[in-house]
Parts: sequence; structure tokens; C-alpha cells
Amino acid sequence: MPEARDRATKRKRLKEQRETQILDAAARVFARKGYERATTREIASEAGLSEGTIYNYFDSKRHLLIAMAVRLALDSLQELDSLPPMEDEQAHVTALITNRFELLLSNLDLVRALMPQILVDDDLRQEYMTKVLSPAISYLGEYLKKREVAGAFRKVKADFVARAMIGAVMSFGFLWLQQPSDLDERSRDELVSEMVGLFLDGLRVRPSEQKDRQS
Amino acid sequence: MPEARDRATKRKRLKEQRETQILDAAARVFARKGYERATTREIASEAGLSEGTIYNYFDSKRHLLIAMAVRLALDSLQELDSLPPMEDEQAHVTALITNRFELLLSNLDLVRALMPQILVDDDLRQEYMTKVLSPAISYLGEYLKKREVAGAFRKVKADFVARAMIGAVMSFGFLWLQQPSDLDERSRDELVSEMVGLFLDGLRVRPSEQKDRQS
Amino acid sequence: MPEARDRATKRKRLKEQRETQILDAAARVFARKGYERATTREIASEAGLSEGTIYNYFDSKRHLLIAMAVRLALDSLQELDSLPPMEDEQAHVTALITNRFELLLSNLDLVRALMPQILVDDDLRQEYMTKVLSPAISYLGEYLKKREVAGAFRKVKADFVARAMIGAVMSFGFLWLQQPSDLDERSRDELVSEMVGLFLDGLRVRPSEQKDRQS
Amino acid sequence: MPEARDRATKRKRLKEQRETQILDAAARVFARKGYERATTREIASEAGLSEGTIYNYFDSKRHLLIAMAVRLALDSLQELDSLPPMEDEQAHVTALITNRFELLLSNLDLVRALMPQILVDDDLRQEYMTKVLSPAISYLGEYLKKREVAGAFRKVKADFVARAMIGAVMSFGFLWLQQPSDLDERSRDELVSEMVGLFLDGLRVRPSEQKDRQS
DNA sequence: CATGAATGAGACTTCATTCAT
DNA sequence: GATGAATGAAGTCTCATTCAT
Repeated sequence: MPEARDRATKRKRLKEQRETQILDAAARVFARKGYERATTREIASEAGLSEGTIYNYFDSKRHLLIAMAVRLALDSLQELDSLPPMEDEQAHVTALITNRFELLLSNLDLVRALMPQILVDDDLRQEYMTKVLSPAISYLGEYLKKREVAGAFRKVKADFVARAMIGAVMSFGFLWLQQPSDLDERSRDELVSEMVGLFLDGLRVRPSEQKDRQS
Repeated sequence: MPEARDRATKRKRLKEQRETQILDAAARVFARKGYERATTREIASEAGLSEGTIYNYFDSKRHLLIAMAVRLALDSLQELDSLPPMEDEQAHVTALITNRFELLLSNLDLVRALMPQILVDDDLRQEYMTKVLSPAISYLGEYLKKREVAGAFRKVKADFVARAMIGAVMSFGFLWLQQPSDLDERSRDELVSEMVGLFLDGLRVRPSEQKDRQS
Repeated sequence: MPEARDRATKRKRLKEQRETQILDAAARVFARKGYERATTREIASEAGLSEGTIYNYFDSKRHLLIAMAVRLALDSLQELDSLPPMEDEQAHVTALITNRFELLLSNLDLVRALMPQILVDDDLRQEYMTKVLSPAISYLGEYLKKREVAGAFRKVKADFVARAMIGAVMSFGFLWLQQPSDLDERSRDELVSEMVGLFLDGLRVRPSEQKDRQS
Repeated sequence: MPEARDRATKRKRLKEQRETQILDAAARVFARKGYERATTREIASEAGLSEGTIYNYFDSKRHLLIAMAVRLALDSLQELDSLPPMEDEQAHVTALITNRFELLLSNLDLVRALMPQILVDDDLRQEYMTKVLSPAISYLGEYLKKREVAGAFRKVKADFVARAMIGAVMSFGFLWLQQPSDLDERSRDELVSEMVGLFLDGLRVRPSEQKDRQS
């Protein structure tokens, strides 16, 4: 019965398409209005569907948000494996930060929709912490420890420092949330390299460099 | 008529007391439920007053939030002048970070009440940006530039780096928001010194230190 | 064209079968949830069909209920003719009551589905009154009058008494509606004979019997 | 502080008055439309209040119904003690039936509102059974047993017969539900006496009477 | 000044019904 | 004939705000 299978496949595809359509619309409206002040009516109209249809695909307004958290979690875990070798700290950290910035920028609507509610909704925060934030912190913490053992990095409290680094990166997201990315390619690179410099070498002028200057 | 003045003073004091009473209650309820899901009824009951009374002191529920932003702004500007001399970078940055942490921890309810709504409410965010965040970034940026000129710090994009540092510090606030301060005095000091180390010296082992190690 | 007729017959049978299938499912769901809280979706799933299909056989959800009333009406009129001779009042009334109890018990789902809505839906009640209740009352009223004329029964307001008797019988249905028939064969017989005794002889001890007792 | 007490009393009275006002309106609307098809909007308008106000006094639409059940339960228990002596069976049973008829007629809206939903709502039915129906059946059953022991009534299954009698009486309520009480005082008396006759003496002509007739 | 009863707009969600496939 | 996705009207309930007492 290839026909039957065809129909089933088609139906499934249609379903996924609708879900995406609704989720995209919801992300935009949530991003504009915030979760609470967004109305299902506006989401429906943004999606070009009727309100009832939304409820054929999602159980409740809140489930729209949860689905977004899942989406973001999936996106956040990709590509962490195809990074430059960790022996080259400069390249590795640069890639890491770039990758996080890209995650942020390419999911800006999603993040803007999610973030405020994460601060308020316990379950949602749980989801975000375990699926998005904790993995990132873990990865970075492990990396710090390995490079320390290899003698490349100083001895630090890896979890504190990892959190601080991620917080620093994400705080730019906080800024972008409000001024939609007036950041061109070039200045983003500058930003990344500045951050890498900060994290790897700190602010203080090194004694050797000091000598160079003084001479 | 000293009597009249007394009465006026008394009245004013009473008014301020009521406002504080209401604002404290509101901060707690907003912190628990989030702005949208908090009800004026619950705030009134938390304050031990009736709903009507709230409206004798504040124009609307939203004005409660705005008043909180003002409160936080006032707090945030205090004591930035009584810092250790900037020539001692270690001490100065340590004091800076400690000061921000303390601001965060002593206003946790306020921050928790405010933060989600700042991401969503444009006016409120404006207020927060100009009164709280920008001053901090400006101060830090200026400091970085001065120390660079003095030859103590490397040449960096001061505004980028300032933002990153503040983001790093505040990201711990984000954590504390959900696990009310299980952070004892001692580990907070550790945290601060770890951050200072990160910002001043970076992660990379310095050549001189490397030699020490190798020997 | 016998073929054509065959096909037509077959089609008709299929149609009736589908209608029964749907009506049975609807009766069960209505019995469980009540008419208003039953959904066409649940009825469809209970019938193993899709929602759309229901509307190929019935005009609306409400028509399902009407069809049930018709079914009940048809059932209720059967067998009233094959009763024992009315000269034997004991046997006749026993048969009458037994017959009503059986109607009730064998249509319990139907009755449970119908009854609440009959109290609320005017058209439906009309249907029920004219097709089910009134015939029963009429029959019983006629019977009472005939036996009165024959000198077997006292002179009573036949319509009042008929209603009361039917109400008494049906009130047990009301009980069974909620405790699905924990009534075994034996106690049902007892119940019937108790009712017959009540209606024929009343509660009061007869003077003759009194004498028997006293002696 | 008599003033304060006054105000509290006044407020309480106002509250009770509002509750009655709302409950009366709800009873009428439920009686007209049935519970499910009645809307809170219509109830509010019938009560001359806004929808919101209803929810200041009752938690939900369903709680309106529950409050009605409570009202009916309270009414139903009154006056059962001030009946004629049970030695005079004729008078006692007459008073009993009259009392039930009056309960029915004076709460017709309430009953009409409640009855359909009782068949459908499990909790509500529980309430009705324990608070209204069971006490009545118990009382009547006890009475039958006592009179049997006293030699006035035949030996019957008291619970069966009690239920049947109550069912018979209530079935008239069922009729009245739809044709609002076209029953004048006089025919109600007739009805009662007919019922009393049926229950006490049954239908069958008594041998002694038969003789009278024949003679 | 404080109170809290009343308001009414508006939100989320359900579900009978239709119709293209 | 069967399907089930889409519809959209309608309903219950919440809550910030007002105002008479």
C-alpha cells in the first residue's frame, strides 16, 4: 500500500509544517509583546490561521513556549564537536565564542520570547537550565580543566570562571535583544577577538611587554 | 506655626512609610509570581492594606514597578566614589566587583521583580539602562581607559570589555535569582578573587610563570 | 435487475448498521458524560469512526439524541398486547410492572443518556411524553377504569393513580441509573411483588386480617 | 465600638442579600435553559449585576448549583417533626405527602435547575442523595416499620415501599416541572387524598366493601 | 484616609460543524 | 463513502481600577 504510506507521510509533513508555522508566529509575537501580553488571537493572525487551529497542534499557550525551549535546546547542542583543536587555545576559544554569538543571533526572536518567562516560570527555567545552560557550562568547565592540566591555563575554579565567561558572552545578547543586531560582520569579529583577548590574557600589561614599552 | 510644620512633616513621613510598605510588599509578590501574574489583591494583602489604598499612593500597578526601578537606581550609584585608589588595580577591581555583588544580593527581591519585566517593557528598560546599567558601564569604561593610558592595562575596546565584565558579574545574579543565595561569605570572596584574576590576568599561563613551573 | 436491488438492499443494510454503530457509541458516551459534556470527537472514537462520518448519517449532535428517543419509543410499545388476562389483576399488574422494569434495565444507557436532556430540551421532552410516557399512562388509566367498572377496583381518579404508579416504578430506574443494576433476578422479583402488593392492597392491614392476627 | 460592629453586621447582611439575589437569578436561568446552556452573562443580567460581581460571591458557575443543593437540603428537613400523630395513619400520611408536594412546588425553580444536573454530576448527586433523598426515605421507612409493629400496616419491605411512595410523589414534580403549576389548591387536595388512598388501601375492592356493593 | 464591592473588558480554550481530499 | 484539518463563535473566569461610604 504505497498510497497509504504516501498519505501518511504527506500528513506528517503537513503537521510539521504547521507546527513550525505556528511556532514561528508565536516567537515573533512573544518577542514583541512578551508572553503574558501576547494573545492567542494575535498569534493566530500572525500565523495566518484561526485560533482554534493553534489548539489542534499545541495544548495551550504555555506549550508554545515549552516547544520553543526544546527548539533552542536542540540548536544549542549542535556543532560543539566540530571545533578547532583545543591545543590552539586562541582558535578554540574564538570558535566557541563565535558559535555562541551565532546561536544567540540566529535565535534572537526565540530568545527574546523565552528569556523573560524563564525568569518567572519554574518549569521552563528547569528545562532551560538542564538542556541549554548547564551543558554549555559543563563543556567549558571541562575544557578549562584540561588545558590547566596541560599547563596552558592557570589554575582556576573552573565552574566559576566558566559561568563568568558565558555570562559575559550572553550579556551581549541582552543588549542585542533590544537593538536588533545593528552589529555588522566586522565589528562582531572585533568583539569576539576582544573577548578572547580578555579571557586568555586579561587586562594587565605583562611584565615583558612592559619592558618593551619602557625601552 | 511650628505645629503646622510638624503636622506636615509627620504627614510626609507617614506617606513615605506607606509607600515603602507597599513597595516592599509589591517587590515580594512580584518576586514570587512575576509581574503579570501578581495581583493587586495579593499585594494589598501582603502589605496588610486594602486594594484601594494602594491606588492612593501609586497610580497603577505598573507604577509600582517603575518606583522599584528608581529605588534600584538610587542604590546603585552609592559608594562608587569611596573605592580604593585606582593605582592599585587588584584592590580597585576587587572592590568594584564586591560592590556590585552586594548591590545584587541586597536587592534580590527587587531585581527578581524587575528583571523579567525589563526585558519586556520598553519604558522600564529605558529607565534601567540609563539609570543603572549605563552609569556602571561608563564608569568601568573610563577606568579601563585611564589605566591603559597609565600603562597598567593593555589597549582594549573599553566599552566592549566593560560590558563583558559587567555581564559576567551579573550572570551570577541570574543564578542567585533562582537559588536564593546559598553563597556564604567565604565562597563569595573566592568568587570575587577568581573574577578579579580572570579579568586582570586572563587564563593563559604567563611565560615567566611557565619558566617557574618548568624549573 | 435483481442485482441492482441486491446492491440497494445491501447499501441500506450497511447504512442501518452504521447508524446503529454510531447510536450505540453515542448512547455510551452520553451515559458517561452527559449530553453537553460529551464531544463528537469522543463519540467518533468510541464508534471507531471519524467525526466527519457521523455527519454523513446524522444531521447534528442533537439528532443523535432524538434518534435515541425514537428507539426508546419503539421498544416501549412492544409486548404490551401479550399480557395475561386483565381479569387476573395480580398477574396482569405483575406483568405490567415487570415489563416496565425490563424496558428500563435493557435500555439503561439510552435512558441515562436521554433523561437529563429530556428535563431541559423542550422538543425532546415533547417526543418522550407523547411517544413513551403518555401511552403508558393511557394504557394504565384505561385498565384501571375497566377494572373499576368490573367491580374489581375501587373508584379512583384513574389518571392521577396511573401517573403515581408509573412514577413509583420509574423512580427505581432513577436509582439504577447511578448504581448499575446490582439488582439480581431474585430481588427484582421481590421488588415487583412488593410493588404489586402495594398497589393492589395498600399498606393498611385489612380488618379480616386484623382479626386473624388478634386471634 | 458599636460603630464598627454595626458596619460589620451591615456588610454581612449585604453579603447575604447579594448571595440570595444571585442564587435566585441563577435558579431562574438554570430552570429556563438548563445548567450547561445557561450563561454567566445571562445570570448576571437576570440578577441586575455584572458578571464579575458573581465571582465575588461564588467561586464558579458550578458552585452556584452546589449552593442550590444546599438550600434545598435545608428546606427539605424542616417541619418533618410537626406532623400529626402517627397513630392516625390517614392524617399522618396525608401530611407527609402534602409536605413533600409543598416542598416541590415552593422550590420549583430550584428543583428544575438542579434535577437534570443531578443525573449527570456525580458530586452533586452525592450531595442530593445524602442530604435530601436519603433522609426522606429513611424517615418514611422507619414510619412504615413502626406502624407494622403496631399492627396497623402489613408486613412489607419497608425500603422498597418507601422508595416507591416517594418516587410516586416526586413523579408529579416531574410533570409540574414542565407545566408550571396549573394545579389549583382544590385539585392538589384531591391529588393528595387519591395518593393517600392508593398507598393505604390499594386499588382492590375490599371483600367487605364488595359485600356492601353487592347488597 | 482607608475600604472593598462593583465593574467590564478581554483572555484562553472548547467543540460542533464543514469541506477538500 | 470516509477522513480529519480548519474554523470561529461562544463561554467561563480574572483582575486592574474606580468610587461611594
